[in-house]
Amino acid sequence: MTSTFYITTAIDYPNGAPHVGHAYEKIAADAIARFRRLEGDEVRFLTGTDEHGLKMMQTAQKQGLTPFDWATKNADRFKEMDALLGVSYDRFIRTTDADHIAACQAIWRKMKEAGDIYLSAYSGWYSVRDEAYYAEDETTVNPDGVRLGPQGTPVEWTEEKSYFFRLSAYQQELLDWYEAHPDFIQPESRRNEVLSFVRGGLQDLSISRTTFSWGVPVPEDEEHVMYVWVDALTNYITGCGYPDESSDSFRKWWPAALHVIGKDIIRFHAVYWPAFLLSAGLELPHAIFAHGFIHNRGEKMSKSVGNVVDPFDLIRAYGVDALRYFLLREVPFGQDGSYSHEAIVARTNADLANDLGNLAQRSLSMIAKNLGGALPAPGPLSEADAEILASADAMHDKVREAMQGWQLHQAIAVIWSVVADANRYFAASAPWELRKTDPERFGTVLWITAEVIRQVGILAQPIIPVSAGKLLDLLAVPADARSFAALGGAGRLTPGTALPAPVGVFPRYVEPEAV
RNA sequence: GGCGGAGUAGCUCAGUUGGUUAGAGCACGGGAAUCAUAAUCCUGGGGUCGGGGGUUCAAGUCCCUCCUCCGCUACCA
Repeated sequence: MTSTFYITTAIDYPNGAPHVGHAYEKIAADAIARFRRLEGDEVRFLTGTDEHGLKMMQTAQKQGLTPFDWATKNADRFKEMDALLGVSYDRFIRTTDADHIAACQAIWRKMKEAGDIYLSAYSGWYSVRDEAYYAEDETTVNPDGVRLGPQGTPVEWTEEKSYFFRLSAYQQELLDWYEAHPDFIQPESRRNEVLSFVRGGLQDLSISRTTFSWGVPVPEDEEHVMYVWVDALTNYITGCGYPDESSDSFRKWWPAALHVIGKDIIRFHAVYWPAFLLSAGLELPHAIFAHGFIHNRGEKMSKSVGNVVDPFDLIRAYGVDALRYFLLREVPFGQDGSYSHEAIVARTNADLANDLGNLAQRSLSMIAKNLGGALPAPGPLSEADAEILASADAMHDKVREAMQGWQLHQAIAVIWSVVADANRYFAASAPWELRKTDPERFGTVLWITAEVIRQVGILAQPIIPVSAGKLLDLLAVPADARSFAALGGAGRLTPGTALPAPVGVFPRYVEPEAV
């Protein structure tokens, strides 16, 4: 029985080139998507860009481009990054897509029909840079007489008509929902934050603007465009067929299984979005997971500090899989993590090149050199053989358990602890001596080792898809025997199978010659 | 100010409902091996578990208090 699994990333604001934070979120979501596919689920994976708003318009102007052309230019960069990272999305949605415009207007109408949208006026100190209003006492006047917002950006007094969403009406309903669905917001610490925020009372939300036109027109009132919330969040349902709620696609995929987002936008996803959906009479997603940020040597990355890391550079320097492995293994999913050159080199050399890569190389080259490249047949299993095989067979359940709570780093730790066991097993078995003294034991140890590597390779596919694939190639595992269904006893390596000549799959990172 | 989280080996962290000499990985020292991507294996050193007080036969694990850091949130004279 297969089930469906609809996963989304946040959509990125393409007002510039992607940075490593964007890459991190895609990699994590991709690993989860791949994991579920290999588990046998039918998966839909959505990512994309959020292209409207004043800032896009202004930057485009400076570039002498239309907002759409500017957005396209950057969206292409994001797609390029996704391609290099191996992000296996099913659709790259852009909020300028025609079906998305229609979806936004449809959900708007639903919320309006529900009596949750009303016209009022908004006034206050507005910061163009922050795209936010501030209360007077949040602002300060600097020595030059310029009034600044709390972020230090200039603000100006602005009054505009705005449509409001009756968020205040949903406080209790949301609290009830959180209560009934303890896993709705994760990790736990974010859930607590959201709970305390909602308990503190909700104010109605301004959801339209008249000060700029680069956005989705409000139905029946084209003076307004929708403000970011309705526009951006709605992408998750556009991406599976909304507004046609009776379509096969929508019925199949909605509600989403998981929204993967950054911790900075938890409120929009855990408060506003469910309220919109309740208002529109739609089901709520099953879970929202807020990941942390990647810091540069412990320092927050920011343009002004100039320590923003370019994902394209990282891919060039270390390779996609090393980058993916490092971020997913080293950063506990849900917490902030730190990136540094030393850390990625140390981690990937130790785990990938030394532990797994070298194990594969030493065992497979023994098969190549001594057994003519044909997989040996195992004889009677010793206690040590049975033990390491049992550890390998037990990985799937443990990995699945870790993934239940989206604990990617734990899942990886499970796999690599078996790799460490396999190295101990291999050294203790000393096949380089058995070769001369006991050919049957020699073959058994090599078969066992190869079988462990097979299962490691299969389970590592979501994390390091390219190199895990190469590893399985070296074991001549056919394409249709690489899903998790082939783990354990179901897919044992067949003795006698001819293996290709072994090649290194995980190169060590060696520092370029210092000049 | 309120709420929440964190402070354990040089670094990153695990430590179940309190119970034998506090663990792992990486790093470092010593040894073994030489099949392998100078990779692997064994072994050692190293921690007053943020400070102080308390409960208990027994506390990293519970209570109080203080210090530091982080997140969310609210703001006064």
